[in-house]
Amino acid sequence: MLDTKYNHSLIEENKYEMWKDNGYFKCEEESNKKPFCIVLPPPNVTGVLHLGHAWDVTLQDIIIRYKKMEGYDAFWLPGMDHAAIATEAKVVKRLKDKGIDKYEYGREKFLDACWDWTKEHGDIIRAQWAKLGVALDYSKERFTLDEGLQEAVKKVFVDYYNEGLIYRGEKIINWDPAAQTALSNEEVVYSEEKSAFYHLKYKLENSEEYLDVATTRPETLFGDTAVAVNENDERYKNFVGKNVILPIVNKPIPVITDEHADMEKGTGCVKITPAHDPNDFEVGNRHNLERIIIMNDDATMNENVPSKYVGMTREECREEVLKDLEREGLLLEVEPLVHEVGHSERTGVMVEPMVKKQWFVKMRPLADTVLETQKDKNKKVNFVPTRYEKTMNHWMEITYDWCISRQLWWGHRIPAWYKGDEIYVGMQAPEGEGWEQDNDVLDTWFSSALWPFATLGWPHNTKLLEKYYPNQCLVTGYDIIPFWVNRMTFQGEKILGQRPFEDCLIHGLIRDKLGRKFSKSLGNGIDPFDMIKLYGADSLRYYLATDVSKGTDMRFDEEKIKSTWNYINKIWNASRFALMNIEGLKEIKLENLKDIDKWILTKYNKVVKNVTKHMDKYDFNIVGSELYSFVYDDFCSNYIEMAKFSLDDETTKSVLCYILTGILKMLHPFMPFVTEEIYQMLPIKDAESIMISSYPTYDKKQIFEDEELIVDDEILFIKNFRNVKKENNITKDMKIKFESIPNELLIKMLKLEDSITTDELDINSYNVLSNNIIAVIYSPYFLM
RNA sequence: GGGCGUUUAGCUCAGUUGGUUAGAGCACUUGCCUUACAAGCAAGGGGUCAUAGGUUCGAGUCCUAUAACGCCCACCA
Repeated sequence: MLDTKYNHSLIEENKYEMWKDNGYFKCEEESNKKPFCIVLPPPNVTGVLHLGHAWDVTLQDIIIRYKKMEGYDAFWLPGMDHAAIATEAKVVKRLKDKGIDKYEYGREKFLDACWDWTKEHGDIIRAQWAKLGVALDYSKERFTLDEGLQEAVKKVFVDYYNEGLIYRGEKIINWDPAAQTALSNEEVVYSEEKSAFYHLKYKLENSEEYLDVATTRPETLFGDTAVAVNENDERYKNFVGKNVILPIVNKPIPVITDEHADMEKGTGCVKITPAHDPNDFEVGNRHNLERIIIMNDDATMNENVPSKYVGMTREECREEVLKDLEREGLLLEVEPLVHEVGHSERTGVMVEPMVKKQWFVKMRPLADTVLETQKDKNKKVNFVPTRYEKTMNHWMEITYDWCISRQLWWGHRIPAWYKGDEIYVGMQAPEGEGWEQDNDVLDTWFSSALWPFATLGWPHNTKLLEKYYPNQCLVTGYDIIPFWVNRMTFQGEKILGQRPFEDCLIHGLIRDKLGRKFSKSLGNGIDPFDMIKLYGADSLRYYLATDVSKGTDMRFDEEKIKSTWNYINKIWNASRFALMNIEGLKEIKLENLKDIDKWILTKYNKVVKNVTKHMDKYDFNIVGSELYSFVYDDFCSNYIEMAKFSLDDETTKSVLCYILTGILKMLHPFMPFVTEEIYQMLPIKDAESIMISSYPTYDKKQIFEDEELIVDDEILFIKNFRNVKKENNITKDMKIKFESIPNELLIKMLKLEDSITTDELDINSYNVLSNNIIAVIYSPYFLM
């Protein structure tokens, strides 16, 4: 006999190991079943899983379990990401806490420390996946820095280099002065900062005339090599071609005309600092201007500035420069301004645009292929919801060359060797003496961009690759589209000539109850595993999967997990009731069906049809509410209540067992543990585990429209009768006269046996009821 | 500056191709320990669907503006 209370901790013990040990998580590469492959977005080995991960993997697990029950060769490939910059930062800090400096420690030992870190966190993450119950095929687990990925990365690098799609160049890049590495544009986040527009006086050489040059970064004036105005700007016509005197350093620099100078903006004069501003860099290229780098890698001022400023930070230097300008009467005006300033996504410090020699991927041809492919509905990546397609397309339109080199140690080392001016790029080190390998590693996203196929064995022509590429689906948050989805798409289409995945299911972000992002500084974090302890993984999963419609953000609400627990407790008890009454049932015989049997079978089949339709569209919240009302209203409140009067009937038992089995199966992808527990107790089952049982199918022969209407009407009558009874304070001992006698089932349901009468009653003694009932309740049982 | 999203009950959210009386959970009111479940059951109250126009026999749903909030993108000196 089942306990009257659902005990999630007990139920969720040991099942995961059982599924895993029985091989249910494994793909069936040798079978003829249609493949359904998802590669897991590899979590960073930097830390542990949070609620966002729990949401992400729950959605995928639902799809995988559903597809498996539907008869597909469902394959979910797990793995983790080495997360170059993020992990390196963690390991540097860990060593620092032990008093060890990264550079003194040396590259080799540092990498060992990174591998130790990876192993530790990998184990934690795997244990967390198990708690969540996700059906990952561990026999195919990969790591973005394992040998196979290293080979794939090198191959792409070498091939692209030979094709001219990867090049090394001196360009302006986003420099993170804290991590001391280059960043891609995607790794720069902009935030508003209070600053000012400083108007500086650039005097014309040998003249009292001057240009009013407005800038937000006066400290970079040491790097100025020109001042630009628009060629159509009448105001400055006679300045063009002459020199102005750079303040403080008193050096003459030319006044040039360039399209970049906008007559409408500011004063129309722009100082040009080619080494420290992306626009100015372009202007400098057009006019062959000198690039003067004025900062060290940690963003302190270098020896290219007057000695009094050398060694100052950018901020200190700005203050000093402003003081000095003011003293010399060269500061014309300070206009307060709020503007967007770029910061490093990882370290949070202000990004410094700097000219550096870095490696780049030439994006235009790759992006154009994607834009072209997206026009063909049989070849495109189908975003779900479709609006996210725009996010990718827009990025493909505006993207520019991807800076892929990082001045870090943890990552894929760039397969380029140098000897003097010679460069060698290849899979292995070149023959001969004196070659030195590039010290840098690649952006972590360079390897994760190869995830959908490198994990399947590419560059080798493996059976896995053949069968599971393109993947059928990818699931991730919309915040990852620029970093990852886009790059997987252009890499997949370039390297394998096909989209990496057919569908791309996008979910939102999870926020706290007040709609704020979860963050350490706010202290509003929720550990999903605390929730699992309190309510079980099944409750958490169901909540995450069904709370909001696809593609939208979610506000975390523990109350909802609690009410999901109540729902599962309801399912538990309904099952308990059914199991008590179907004990020893040998065979499901759907014969001699009564009206209520036909009614529940009809409702059930309609639900199966709808649920399947919405599962296929990833509309899990709709599936959730379909099943919820079927379980609560149709099955528990109505069928079970009515079935209580015919429990010795073999048909009732069969129907109970049949419907319960179907409910468990449809709920299984959402709440795998409890459904498995109950499934194992069924007297009749079609598989050794619900996980490998077959999904319910719609059966037209079980649709009985007439009986459905009859019972619907009876249910409406019951509800209305109870309502009237309550509103009029009708008590048990009062007699009720009906125009016609309700059927036996209704008499039992409403406990009317003792109160019903057909005798002639004095109309005054029951006027409250009879008129009301007839007036209020519309039902054939009274009107006939 | 460009784009996207959201706005529905006290709160958090559903609402599929336009179609009877707009739904759920939580909260609230009332009555019940009815042997599956009191973490439950039964019944109930509560919404001019952000605003203003429009299309339509019919609009929460489609169109056009407006507002508030949020997000993404963009080289703005």
